[in-house]
Amino acid sequence: MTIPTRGEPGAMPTTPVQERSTRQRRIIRSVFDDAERPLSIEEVLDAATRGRHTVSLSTVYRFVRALVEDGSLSVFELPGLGAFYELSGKAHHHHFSCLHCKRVYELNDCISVDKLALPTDFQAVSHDLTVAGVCAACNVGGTSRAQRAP
Amino acid sequence: MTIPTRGEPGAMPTTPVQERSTRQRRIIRSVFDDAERPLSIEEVLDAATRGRHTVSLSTVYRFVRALVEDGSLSVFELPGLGAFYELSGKAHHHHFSCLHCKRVYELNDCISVDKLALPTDFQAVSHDLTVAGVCAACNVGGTSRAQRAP
DNA sequence: GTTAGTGCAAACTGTTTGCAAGTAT
DNA sequence: ATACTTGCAAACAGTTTGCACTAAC
Repeated sequence: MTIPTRGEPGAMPTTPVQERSTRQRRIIRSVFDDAERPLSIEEVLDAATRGRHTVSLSTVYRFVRALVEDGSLSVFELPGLGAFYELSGKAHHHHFSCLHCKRVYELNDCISVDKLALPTDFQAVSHDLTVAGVCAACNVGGTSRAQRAP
Repeated sequence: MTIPTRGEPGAMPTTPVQERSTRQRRIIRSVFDDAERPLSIEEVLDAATRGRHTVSLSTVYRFVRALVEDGSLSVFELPGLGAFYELSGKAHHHHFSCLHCKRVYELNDCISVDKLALPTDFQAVSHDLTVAGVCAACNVGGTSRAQRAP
């Protein structure tokens, strides 16, 4: 007899792994569903624990990692700012990082990097572009006008 | 009386800071002079301690940081690979990161990012582009031919 | 009732720092 | 002789993990 398992076909009959729906997981998922920009772990934790909810830091780390591993989320890292997470499945895009509030935004345009001259024998697999600057919120009314705190 | 100091003009008379030439510093400087690509702290340490020399990790961190602060070196960070350092003063360029050996190379071309559509009210200050792939050394003779270890 | 998920604290990794001993000037 | 540098070990920040307890199913 063959019991279907997720993972490799023909694997030994095992109890199928079941993913449970807990309060914490529902919250974390909804944080990403509601987010309109990539989030750092800190931002996820902040959003998740807004209200009277309580979610531990390790749970955020663990579940976000699980979501990355199952493909629901994509990660990228920014210099000095650590990792950011966003829902997968979007068109290829790049990011804008605000030097003032440290928030990160999506850029819809993908520059064509194919044009970049690569040394012979170098094989490009992917490219990553980040523009840094001042975001709309922080840019209001001049150069030194502080908006929402980071 | 006014004793010239480095730093802000008109500063209080202080003993001018003198930078000493030690064996360790000479070695670290020469590592960068000889390097033909950006180096991580580990790579600097490895190169510096090749031969019978001895340089401690903290000295590498400390002196490399000093060189960055005085402008001799530039830093940039790559996702998952940490910080890389290279001599300053080169034309604007980007980097290529080998997925196999983890080494980083300079790319001479600078893509024009001016063309990238930025949302109104976003001010671009700088941009950073990294291409990832397989470098010439690791690309020799096919896809899975291992070259020098990372 | 089982077993996956959570929270806490301890472990880890990469980097920085305090301080006593070493060394360039 | 002076005070900048070094090396070691302890301190740190960010992330991961072991384990007993809690809660889905």
